[in-house]
Amino acid sequence: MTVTIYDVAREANVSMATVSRVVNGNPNVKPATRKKVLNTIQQLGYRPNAVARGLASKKTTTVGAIIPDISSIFFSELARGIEDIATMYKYNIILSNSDQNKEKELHLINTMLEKQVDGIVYMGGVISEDHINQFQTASVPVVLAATVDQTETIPSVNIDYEEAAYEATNLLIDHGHQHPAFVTATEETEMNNQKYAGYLRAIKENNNEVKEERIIKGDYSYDSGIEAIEQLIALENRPTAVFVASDEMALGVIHGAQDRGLDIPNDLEVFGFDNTRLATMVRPTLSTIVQPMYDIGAVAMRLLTKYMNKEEVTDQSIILPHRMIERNSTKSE
Amino acid sequence: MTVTIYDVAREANVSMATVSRVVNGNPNVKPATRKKVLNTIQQLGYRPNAVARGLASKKTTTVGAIIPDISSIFFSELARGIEDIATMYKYNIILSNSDQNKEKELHLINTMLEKQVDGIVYMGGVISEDHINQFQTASVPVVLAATVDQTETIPSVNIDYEEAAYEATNLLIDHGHQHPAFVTATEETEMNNQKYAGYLRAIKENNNEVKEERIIKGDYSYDSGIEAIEQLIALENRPTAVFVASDEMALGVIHGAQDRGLDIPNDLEVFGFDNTRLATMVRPTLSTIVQPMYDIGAVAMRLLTKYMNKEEVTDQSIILPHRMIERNSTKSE
DNA sequence: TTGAAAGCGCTAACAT
DNA sequence: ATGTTAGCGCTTTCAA
Repeated sequence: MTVTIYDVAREANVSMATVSRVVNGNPNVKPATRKKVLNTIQQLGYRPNAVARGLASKKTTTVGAIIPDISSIFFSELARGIEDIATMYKYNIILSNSDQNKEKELHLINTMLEKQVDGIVYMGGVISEDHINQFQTASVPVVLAATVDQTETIPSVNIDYEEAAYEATNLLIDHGHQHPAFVTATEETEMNNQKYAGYLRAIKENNNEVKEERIIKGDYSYDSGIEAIEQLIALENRPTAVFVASDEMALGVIHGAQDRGLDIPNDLEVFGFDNTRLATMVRPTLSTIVQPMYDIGAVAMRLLTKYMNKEEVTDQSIILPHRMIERNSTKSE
Repeated sequence: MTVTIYDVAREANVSMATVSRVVNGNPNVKPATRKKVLNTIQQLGYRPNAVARGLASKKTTTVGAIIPDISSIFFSELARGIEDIATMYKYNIILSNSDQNKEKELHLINTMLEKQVDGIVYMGGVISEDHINQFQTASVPVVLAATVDQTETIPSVNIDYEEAAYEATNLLIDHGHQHPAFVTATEETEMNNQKYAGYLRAIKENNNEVKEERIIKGDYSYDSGIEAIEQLIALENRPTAVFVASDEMALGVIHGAQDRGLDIPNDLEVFGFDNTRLATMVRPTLSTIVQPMYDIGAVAMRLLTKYMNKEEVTDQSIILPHRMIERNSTKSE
């Protein structure tokens, strides 16, 4: 039924080894025989079986990617970066959603190891001891993308979230807002902690006592941005600037404020985080922190290839540069 | 180094066959031995090798998903539907981006077949003869998702794009606009053709001569929406309503119009297509055609499982229902 | 209920 | 430059 390397060998009057050599581009084949083999491969419509190859060679040229939610505009951009570099290095991606659910995450890691992936790019929230243990049992390299592991055990690619949040908050303070509000998320990930820490640092450096009521926790969704700004507006002393931990929530904040009759940025300045495509798809356009999602994915995958090839790696915790981009949701000087 | 089924068998004093049976949940194992085996699996930290299993059983429990661009808000939603159902049926997904590039598409199909996927969910634009041939050489089932094959050779899941476009155009006509404009895309996919046909049908039924200058072709991007509306506004006789073939372009149209001082919907009514999350993330919120992306992905994957299990399939071309949702970018009665 | 053994299709020494 | 052969780790008859 299906054509195997054996069939090709027989038809071409060579050994399996020779066929294998031409299929794998091994130079130790006489051009004439190579041609002959190539021909009969063509004729028989032979298609190498990657599973058999994987078993024999102990390499599958596929890597696992565990992602919270591929339908998120943030993660899908990351995934694209991963995939492009994977393709460049001839790897395929097994992609699975974890919904940041610990059980699922652990289970997925296991499944991917069963499938003998050559490496894993992991995106998630909390990196627990269990995760690290699971990673250790893997005989393959793992790289975290946009995911911070406070123990620094696992190689990772991130930006400096603390510093970025600090800068954004400071910009708002510089615009004359004594104590900008902060809309963040409930999940206690290290990334969120860092953003929070950066915000706090800026507030405190400004000699402010931290007003807890100006810190609202959402869930990174647009709707939770709307809810957050409504709570903020309801405050006795409503803030005149908000730093929001994601662009999607920031759009919610902007629209929620506009729906209540506020003018952005005159009544309320809004600063986002991520610079997803959403940031320019809103009026006024959103000032935000540029987090290079695509690059994080790409660099993470590139790093993984180095580990998979057992290349020397100088820096296992890569921090990519971020920057602020001021658009129209904040005032210009 | 790595623990194999053989090691487990030896330690547990049973045969490999028995270990295989308990791993695969075969009931023909005495509870006592099952327990014994399970214990030593635990002890040794045995992890079944899915590649070996795949070679022996000729099933990999992984399916291929070929997608134009995972970072698109439209396709990533589809992908999530596919993945969720795949997980439900214990399949993993190999996900690859094609960028609608024919070479890449054909190459990806081949790669996935080499990897011995049990089936393929395909999303793309033009389904050429080459595609169909390629699919035929596959010994595994293929299902198209949000992708129409005019020859109806390959099973598929879609909505009725022609009818949907017709309805949307008609709504605009009913609102008193003699000849709404149409912003579509240049690529000549069957899906686009259907949308175009629906638009034309509505225009013609309204006894209009088709004004070509009111049909603008973009590339489904936000920016091309902006460009499109600028062209339309520049027209001598500018249209007062636009039907746009995707939500993302529709946002561009809305913002482009607003930037030119037009009021939506009073000066210009805008109707979108897809009902991506973007539709509610804009002011005014976007009236649009509800295309159930997630469901299309989910149903496509479900259909694929039926083929993979060799179940009876009654309907190989599934048309899911669509509907219109009127929000604030069009006038209410 | 359990075991023995023959593959699955390929790679990778090793030999020639 | 080419061939031989022993696995890779598992499933699956077939026997017992």
